[in-house]
Amino acid sequence: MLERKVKTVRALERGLDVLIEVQARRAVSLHELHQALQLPKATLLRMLLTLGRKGLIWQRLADGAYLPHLGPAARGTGSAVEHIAEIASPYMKALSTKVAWPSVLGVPRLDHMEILETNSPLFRLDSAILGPVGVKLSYIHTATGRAYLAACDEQEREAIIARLRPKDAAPGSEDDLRTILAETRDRGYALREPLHPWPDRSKQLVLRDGRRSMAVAIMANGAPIATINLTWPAKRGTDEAVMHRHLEALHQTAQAIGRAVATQSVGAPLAGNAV
Amino acid sequence: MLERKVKTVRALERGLDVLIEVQARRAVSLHELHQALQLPKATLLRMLLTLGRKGLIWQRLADGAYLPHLGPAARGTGSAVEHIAEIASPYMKALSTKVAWPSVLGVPRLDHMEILETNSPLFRLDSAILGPVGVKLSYIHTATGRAYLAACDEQEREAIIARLRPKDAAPGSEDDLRTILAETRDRGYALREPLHPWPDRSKQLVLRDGRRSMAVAIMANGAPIATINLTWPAKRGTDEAVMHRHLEALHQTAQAIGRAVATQSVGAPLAGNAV
DNA sequence: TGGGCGCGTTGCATAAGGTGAAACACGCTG
DNA sequence: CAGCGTGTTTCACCTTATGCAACGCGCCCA
Repeated sequence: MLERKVKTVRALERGLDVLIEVQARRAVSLHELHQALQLPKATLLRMLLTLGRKGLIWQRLADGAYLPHLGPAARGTGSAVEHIAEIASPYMKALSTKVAWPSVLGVPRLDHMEILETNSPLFRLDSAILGPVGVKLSYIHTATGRAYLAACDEQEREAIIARLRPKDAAPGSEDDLRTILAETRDRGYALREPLHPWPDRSKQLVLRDGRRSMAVAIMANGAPIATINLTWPAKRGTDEAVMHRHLEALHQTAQAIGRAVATQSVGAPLAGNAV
Repeated sequence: MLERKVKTVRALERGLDVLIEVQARRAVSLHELHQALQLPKATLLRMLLTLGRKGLIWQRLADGAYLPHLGPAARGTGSAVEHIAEIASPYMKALSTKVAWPSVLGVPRLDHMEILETNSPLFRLDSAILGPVGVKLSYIHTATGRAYLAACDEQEREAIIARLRPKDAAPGSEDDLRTILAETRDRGYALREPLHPWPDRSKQLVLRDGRRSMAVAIMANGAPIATINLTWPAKRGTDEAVMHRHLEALHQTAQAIGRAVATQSVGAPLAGNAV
């Protein structure tokens, strides 16, 4: 592979440097690439666009970071799990054009839900800022967490609840939680309300941020693998109107993502209008 | 990932097409790429050189085919096994400059050794043509096969012998085989000689092709993973001289490949003078 | 509140360098 | 030996990659 007498293609060479750099760091901003590779940002931008078009990298909505596309490679640890953000991203972008409020994509962890992606940067409103990627959400006090708990199978739910149960849990409080989840299941979507007494991560923050939120689970092959929510300021009393206006879009988005994950098909929505 | 207002980099775009094409087909010739992508061969050549320099593809000595570099990806089925050819290739190239005769890299299969790579195309001589990639070699009648049988552990050896044993095996013939292998082990390298009575794939061909051959096992982490041989015309009676002149180079090459495989370091020999 | 800074984005003039036709080299086949 | 198919090299043209410069925007700090 060391043929002489023939020049290399500089544009390709530098483009590959970018690809390799993106793959090396798992997520990287334009500026980081700029100072790592010493290339003008304008040039990088066009290279990144090209790499993206070829499906080798994708850009996270949440923070604009560039991430490598995980080929059929990552069979190791829950391939699909790591793909979810990539698959969901374009659907969430589409959703942002139909609904006036931002969404968050969350996946379950041991004792919390973790934010993998959000379209909130696409909204101009200051109030739209939701937590960045990596933020941990309470299973108990957020719509996102409740949507997952309500959708997962009994065994998993019991395990999670057991992890969160305070030593001094008030009698009957656990039954309250189960009731809330049962209602959520019946209703088909999750809310922050009603309140629940157990302490859990940043409970106070959630209760005071003056927002309302609804969430649904993303199902793939019969099991919930993630959740997607919608958050809006609690100012108006027209909550019911807001909710029912957007609930269907949210559901459809969740279903579309679930189908895409199950099919492992990435990028499909780029072509046609997904959702 | 669908930014507008910015053009894509054509050179990168087309280069990536080449990369993707090489990855899609597992091995591809220049001509195939030419008619698949409709690009001039001159252009392809420079792109392939660039991709190779970046470690994304490599060129097999045996047939000049371009193969994708298997990143940390292929953890699935014996990653190292599939890497061997790629890792060994540069060492075999180096060997071809030191020794006047071609070599073959073989790996064990159920009932035969398979050729993964050969440097024979680097030799001008017509007589140098060894089998192409994929050819199946007898465990019993080739130096390559005997080198592996002699080096592998007893359990594996028994299993292979059991597979090859003819129903009407002459009494004592199996003992003869074991004696041959024991001698091979003591000697440190394998030969085609002495003959052995069992029939096995293309036995007659091997016996009549007027060549001599010696082989050694490539060891990684204490176990043989492949073999490398040296083949030359049997014309001269100076066989002993030929052998002893090149035996050390063959051994060193085998050791270097074994070390490289164990370290999973690809491409190292490209820089310095390996072996 | 407003000014400044950091980061991403866009436009554009310039020449760097990607491109492919053509010619060459080589082996294989008929 | 001629002719074909394949890989390789060369080179002059002009597409196109490039990076400077300017802009927009959000964020931080005074």
